[in-house]
Parts: sequence; C-alpha cells; structure tokens
Amino acid sequence: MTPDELSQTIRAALLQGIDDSDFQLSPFDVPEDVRVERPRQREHGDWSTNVAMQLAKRAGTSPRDFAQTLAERLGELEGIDSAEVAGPGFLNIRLAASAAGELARGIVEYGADYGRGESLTGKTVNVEFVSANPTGPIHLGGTRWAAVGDSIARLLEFHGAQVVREYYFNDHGSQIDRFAASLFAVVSGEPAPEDGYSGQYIQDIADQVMVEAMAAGDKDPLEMPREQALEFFRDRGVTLMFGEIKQSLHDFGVEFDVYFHEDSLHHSGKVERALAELKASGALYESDGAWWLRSSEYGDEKDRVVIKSDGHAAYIAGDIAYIRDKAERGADLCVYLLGADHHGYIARLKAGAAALGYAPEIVEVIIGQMVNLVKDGEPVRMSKRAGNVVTMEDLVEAVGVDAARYALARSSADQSIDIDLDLLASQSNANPVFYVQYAHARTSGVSRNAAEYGIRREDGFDASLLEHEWEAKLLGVLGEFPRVVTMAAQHREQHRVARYLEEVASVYHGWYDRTRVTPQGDEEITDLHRTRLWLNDATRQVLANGLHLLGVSAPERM
RNA sequence: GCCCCCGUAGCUCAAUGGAUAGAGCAACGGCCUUCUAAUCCGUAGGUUGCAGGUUCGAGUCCUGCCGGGGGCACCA
Repeated sequence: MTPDELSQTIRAALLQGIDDSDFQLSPFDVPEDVRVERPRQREHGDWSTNVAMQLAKRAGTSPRDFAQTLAERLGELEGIDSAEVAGPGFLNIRLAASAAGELARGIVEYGADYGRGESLTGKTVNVEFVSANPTGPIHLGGTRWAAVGDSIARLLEFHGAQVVREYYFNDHGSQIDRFAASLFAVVSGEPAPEDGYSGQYIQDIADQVMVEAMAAGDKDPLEMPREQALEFFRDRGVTLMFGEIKQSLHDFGVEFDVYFHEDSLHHSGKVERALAELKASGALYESDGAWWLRSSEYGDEKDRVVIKSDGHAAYIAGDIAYIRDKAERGADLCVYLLGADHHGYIARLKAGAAALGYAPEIVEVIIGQMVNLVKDGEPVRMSKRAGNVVTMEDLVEAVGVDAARYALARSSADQSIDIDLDLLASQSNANPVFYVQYAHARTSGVSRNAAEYGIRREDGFDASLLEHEWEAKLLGVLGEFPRVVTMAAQHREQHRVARYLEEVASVYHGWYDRTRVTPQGDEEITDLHRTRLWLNDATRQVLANGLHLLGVSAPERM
C-alpha cells in the first residue's frame, strides 16, 4: 500500500463514518488529500495522520475521541495492521507486512516512471537560467543556477510539463563594448580600458581571435581603423565566448533548448513593436519626456523608465519584448532563476507581463542566494574584472561533474553556500553524492550477485515475507518518493530530492547490513531471497530516478 | 533609510505549523574468511540570534530588535 493509497483509504473511512453518523461533519469538510506522514520515531508506526486534530473542532468533539473513532474503523480494514491514537490526537498506523511489501513490486513495475506526477501536464514552462553575460566564462554563481535550474526543469518535466530550457545572452549593451575593448587592448598593447575585463581568458580569447584571423587570411585587425578593429573583436570574441560557454554547459550535462540573443530582439524589431503597442494601449505613461512602467504596482519602490527621454529603449524594454516572445512561443509560465543581486527585477518583470496584458503570475522568479568561495576557512572575494573567478570548468576539473552538481543542488536556493575547492577535492568522501551513488552501486552489485546465484524475480514474490524491521523502514522511505517529488516540483526545491536520496541510501545501507538477498552456504533459494531482490531492485530504481532528477549519474560499480 | 535572503551541533547544511529538532564532516570507541568497509553500530555534541505575540501545538507564521549577505539608475 502506498502512502497515497493509504491516504485515500483514510478519506474513504472518514466519509463512511460521516455516512454512519459517527462524525458530525459534512463530506465537504474532509480534505481532498488527507495528509499522511512518516513519523520521525519508528515506534509511532509506519505512517501517521493528524486529520483528527484538523477536523475535531468542526465535528464538535475532542481530537482524541475523533481519532479513536477513526482508529476503530481503520483497524478493521484489510492491509492495516493497527491504528492507535497517540499524543494530542495523532493516529499512528501500522500496515500489514503484505500490504506494505506490495510496494516493492509496484516500484519495479513502474520503473523509471515511479514518482512521476501529472500536476503540470499540458503546461508549457519556459525555464530561463544561467543567462550569464558573454563577457567571460561561467563562474561559480552561474554554475549553481545551471545545476539548480536543470534539476528544476527535470522536476517540472517529471510532473508532466513541456519544458523549454532557455539561456538569454545579454549581447546588446555596453558591457559587450567593454569586452571588445578589453580584447583589443590586450593584443594591441594598450592599457586595459577603464571598467574593462581582465584575466587570462581575455588574453586567450584575444589570441584566438588573432590566430583565427590569420588562418582565415583576414586582414590584420591591428591594421584596421580603431572602430573597425573593435567591431572585429566584438564579433569574433563574443562568438568564441559563446562557444566556450556552451561547451562548458554541455560538459556539465546541461542542454539548453534555446540560446536567445538579446541583440536579436532589437534587430528583429520586436522591441520597437512591443514598445509601440504598450504606448498605444496606455500601459505606459509619459512623464519628464520618458515613458514609464507602473512597476510600483507590483512591489517595486518606484516606476521604471522603459523609453528614455532621448527616445532610446531602456534595458527593461528588451525584457518586456522577451516576455512577449516567450509567450508567443507557447509558454504558459515563464520561470526565471536569478541571483540575489537581481531581486529588484521581480517587480518589473511582473509589471512587464501585466503591461502586455498577461497575468503577472505567468512570470515566476526564483531568487537564489550567492555562492561564496572559501579557502582555508577564509572567504575569498571573486571578481570577474580582477580575473580571480572560479569557473564552471575549474569546479568540474576539481571535483567532477557529479560531485559539483550534487553539491550545488543539495542546498536550498534560499541559502547562500560556501564552496571550498580544496575540501571538496581532497576529502571527496565528505561529499554525500558518493554516499548516494555508492548505495546505487551496491544495489547493482546485489542484483548481479543474485543473478549469478540464479535468483530471479519472476520466480516468486511474497510481500508478507518482508517482515524485518528494516524492511518496513526501507519500504516506508521508498513510498515517500512520489510525495517528495511532488513537493519539490511544486515548490521548485530540488534540494528536497537530494536530501531524500541521502535518507534512502542510509536506510538501504542499514538494511543491507542486516539482511541478505543471496543465500549463505548451501542454503536453498526461497521466495524470501526473491522477494528481497524485488526490494533491492525497487531501491535501485528509486535511487536512479532521484539521481536522474538531479542530473547526477547512477553508477553500477564504484 | 527602504526592499529581499539568511541566522539551527565545532564546520557545511536539513526539517509540510506536529510527537524526543536531524544528517554528513570533524572528535572518540567498536564490527570485515560469507551479496562492495566509500558501508554499518555506539559515544559526545543544541536555550533553533534576542524579546514579545498568534494556537491544542512555533525552528517554521506575525511584530520589534541584533548580526551576516545582497539590492535600491532615464547603466546594461
């Protein structure tokens, strides 16, 4: 019996109780989804519900009395071993071993679909993340959003959404000019421009531009007039930078469906068109010669200029046109993952959506806190301009993709996190990803061994044999997976999956230590071995499904 | 000044308004001739920043302080 089934069973018992006048309630008082949770203390049973405490007041009785009546009804039902009232009105439920054990077979049969949900079926969700400026490699912060964003995208897909992973290249504004000037400066021997970029990668990209120019037989950029040379470096440099960024993301296991260039919004006339429309519809208002967006209506501290008094579009004009573009491409929801330094954008993005005539709710912004670099226990300030950034490539080189993605995805986005490269690299056992992956490798090893012994799942399954204390525990944890996924998908909190997997691994290791799947000595192969193999394989499936949601590999050997 | 996030074990972090606040790492002590010891078992470690409030119940919600981080352009 899965938690969902138990929840439905309790609900049915409540409705029956109302029908029999045991509870003075309307059927509408009974929640659609009766909450069933796994108690912290095992002695409190397999599952518990607080529904009696929720409903007692309305039923005009005490929580304990309500719970007692419900317990008597539940205790009669098949699959439920016992139901006891505890504390202020909790109902602690023990499942019959056979009912609990059925889950093992169910999970194996669901396979990669175990845990899948339907809450977003039919929705197209645009998830924009990373979107780092193409003026340098992706640094630690962007790397975090790559791990988190891809995982959230996977969660949304697992709940039925059609997800578009999107990366927005800010390749339009003045920072690109500074980037080009920095490239030009480093090869021409000029001093780096004010507010320019420095670091080895600038040298590397500039050199590469030169080498490619020579190889292609282009005119020597250093012989060009300055304006032309800058344009040359801008064009080639940005292309090279894009290439590097895309390669890094690919190596990180993140594949974007759309790389969107801000420049294209302007060149295609989409910005101009959107602005004309907003002016015409009265969504903007004119003041001091500029056109303003009513962002203060959405929590901004003041309204924002969209068209400057010189007639040029302000930066957020691009954002607005971009929302329109996403919606026209079919997005029902536009999710943005932004760093904490962009939290002021929430209001203007929502206001932008509203100005276009959409519900502001189609814009959903997830604000993630910063990643701090720590060395020897001391925080290290990173600065792109100073060139001492730790990049995605650096991180992957130091700890590998799996450890990097896991370390970045296992914390809540609300939490700023510290990354100590030396710690992650030197004491890689400190990284829980190995704990989880090892559990998966173990399940795989057990399956291999079982096959060698000739134990085959299809030869037998008897759920009632899963009587060991740790079997009940393991089944309980495995049963929670769908709810964890639902919670994670709804709240866009991928870290719940990671934490959950650590628990699965822990309980699996405990079970492994105390029971055996394969026979010892000349012990005969029985249904117990076969049934345990089902449980082992069910665990492997849950670990694999969960790791997949995090974009982390599930190795069969370690 | 205003806005956002955070403050939980020595460290890094969990915890749907629920029962005795949990993991990992670090520390100490135990288990390998039997499916992988990257495992397992045990010990120690806490006034959940402070003070009020809401209620059957608060780490979680509300208010005010304190501390840390970030943001507050007709820049992009």
